[in-house]
Amino acid sequence: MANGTHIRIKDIAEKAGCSIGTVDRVIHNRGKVSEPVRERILQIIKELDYKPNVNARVLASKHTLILGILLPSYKKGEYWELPRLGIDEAIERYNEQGYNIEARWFTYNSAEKYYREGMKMISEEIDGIILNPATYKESVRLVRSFFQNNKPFILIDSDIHGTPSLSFIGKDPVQSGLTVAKLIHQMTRYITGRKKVWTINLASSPNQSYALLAREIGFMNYFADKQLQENYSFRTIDMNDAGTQKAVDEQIEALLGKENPHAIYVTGSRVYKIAGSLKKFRPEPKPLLIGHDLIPRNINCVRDETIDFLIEEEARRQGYLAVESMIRSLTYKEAIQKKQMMNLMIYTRENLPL
Amino acid sequence: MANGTHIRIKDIAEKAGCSIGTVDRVIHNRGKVSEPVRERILQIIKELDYKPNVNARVLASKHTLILGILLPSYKKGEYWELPRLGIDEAIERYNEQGYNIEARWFTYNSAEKYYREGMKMISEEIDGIILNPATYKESVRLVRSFFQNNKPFILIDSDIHGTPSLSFIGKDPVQSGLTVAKLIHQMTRYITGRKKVWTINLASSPNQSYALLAREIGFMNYFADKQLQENYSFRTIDMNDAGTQKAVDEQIEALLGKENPHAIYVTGSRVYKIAGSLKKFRPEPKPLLIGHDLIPRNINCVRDETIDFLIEEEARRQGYLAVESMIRSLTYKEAIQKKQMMNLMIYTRENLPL
DNA sequence: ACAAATAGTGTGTCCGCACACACGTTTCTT
DNA sequence: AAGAAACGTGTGTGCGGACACACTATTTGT
Repeated sequence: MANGTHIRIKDIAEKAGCSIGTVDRVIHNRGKVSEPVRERILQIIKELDYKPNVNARVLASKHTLILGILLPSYKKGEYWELPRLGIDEAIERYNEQGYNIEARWFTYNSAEKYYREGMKMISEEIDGIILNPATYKESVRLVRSFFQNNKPFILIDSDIHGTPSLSFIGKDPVQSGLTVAKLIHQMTRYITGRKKVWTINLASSPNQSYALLAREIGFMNYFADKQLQENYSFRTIDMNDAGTQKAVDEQIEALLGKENPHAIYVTGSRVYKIAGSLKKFRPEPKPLLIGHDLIPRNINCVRDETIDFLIEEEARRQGYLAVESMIRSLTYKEAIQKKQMMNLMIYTRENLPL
Repeated sequence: MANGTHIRIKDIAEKAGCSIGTVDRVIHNRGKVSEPVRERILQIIKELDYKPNVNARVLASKHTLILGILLPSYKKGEYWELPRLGIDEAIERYNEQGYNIEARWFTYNSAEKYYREGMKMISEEIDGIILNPATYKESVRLVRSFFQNNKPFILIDSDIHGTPSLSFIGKDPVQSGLTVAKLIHQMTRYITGRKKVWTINLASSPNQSYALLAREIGFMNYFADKQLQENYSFRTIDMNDAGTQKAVDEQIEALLGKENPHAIYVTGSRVYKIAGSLKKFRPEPKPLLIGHDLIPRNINCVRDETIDFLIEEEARRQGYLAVESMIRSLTYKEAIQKKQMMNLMIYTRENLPL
């Protein structure tokens, strides 16, 4: 299509008065091009808004892209399975189309392992890294190493502000909290007298705590902004290490002895445990129960209406987009949006997917 | 990758003891192949599960895919702009990647024009059709013609059940109604006495009426299912032809004279008009206002909280997926999912995108 | 019976790009 | 000063498939 809309390497070469080989070298940073020529070619590329033909590129290249993925370990049905599904889907789809993508997985369940596994990736021949930044201190050290070793990386789910990543893909947790607050506010609007609201923090993986806190902040912030504190009585419950259902039950039972809340907000994905307790003790009237993430156990509770609303941040899509962005960046040298914010979805029984 | 996993035309030719030209003819049904050879090649293709390399195929083919798009006409900021944006985005993105996709637009504002424009598409050299089925009768006649003239088509936004389309992309309107009902139910839960709820039908394009009705049915169905009718007093208001804001204002004012509702559900995308009236008359307490679709004027009303919730059915994504599905079907002969149901999104001020 | 049409098959070029390699020119070495 | 290395540039091949064309063997028409 020399006459058409598409510009080819050949067109650039002609315009620059050099051969396609030289243009190729510039595009791939293979060096061995004199500075003035290089500049001119880059200029022309920009001017003509050259976009390489992906099909030709993939067809000609026999290189296998290796992605390093650093995420928390998980059991089936837990939150981190969702991003993983998205990642797998993206890789499969691109490979189907003739690409050669390969994933190397690194998982952790502690801050130390997080750092250790992260450092491993540097020595391996990995083209790009997708990670969830667990703890702040370790993340800073890791990111520094990635940067110095010229490994591009993408953060998903939580951000580390100001980091030299290709992109951050996720959502502002404060906004999540605000949204939940709005729902609770609206639904308790016609209650006369003081409305009793519980906030329960039920942490699971080591890095969640930050997100949970940020959500709580957003949640509080809503009521503060609207000067509604007087109409509400808030109680925050930290159950960070209450692993078993029984332990949760006991705490909930004790609390229900004191008061029956109108609404309960669980800041993490383990709402189903609270739902389990409520099913046992059946307080009347049933408190409104809101939590996060579309994991199977939560979905079941939404189905039977023990959980009223779930907020979700497109966890699966986060994984998909991370892979896609990395591929586009690596093979296309395309600039990636620095922040890709997910939609905040509100789910209830009537609009569950499937 | 003769030794790799991927099978090429060449591999098939070798196994069949013929040339790649012959294999090519079989694959493309270009004829001029003896029956026994043809059979053998088909057999081998199946046996080896041959999947053409998409990149090579797109690269070599200079064919331009022409898509016919049949949608209601619209003004800027109206609902149908959203699917259009998705369609444009998909085409642009695929063209960027080396495809040659071209869209031919056909629009209508009446049932007659809908049919007329639809029939036009048959005589033009269009490879595939994307349409929103406006009215039932005309749709049936159109679909019949598409079928007989071997034009594949995809339905978006509303379905015509049992139609021989490649795919339907959209959402069940009944479910939308259910979801709205759930929201209203929850938010009026603590009101003592009978809760007054209005349902307003404000139709815009000729074909919307079906969807609006289905939403209303879903809405009613929720309350019927839960046997809540006694707690509510419902009022349905049809404003199908009230075009101007002033006409709407007058009707709303008259109604507000009779009663102040607790909640108002507008079944279409023109909630902003009702919001406009409410802003003028400021009934106290402010009724809960819920409607559909993330169009700019509605978004503004959500921002200033005159609209409390918007339900949206990923209108933009519908357009995107329609194009993508059509391309995949036409160029890869890939089977497309018969029904692609969108997520039902609930938006409120705190979780608006952007 | 012989030219013309046709069915059946193989070959070659091109799509846009990646990458190995060849080649000519400087600039270092020692 | 002559060879080696480094630099800068151009050429050629191949990725897998689409499609035009060439060619042969057979059938058809008159």
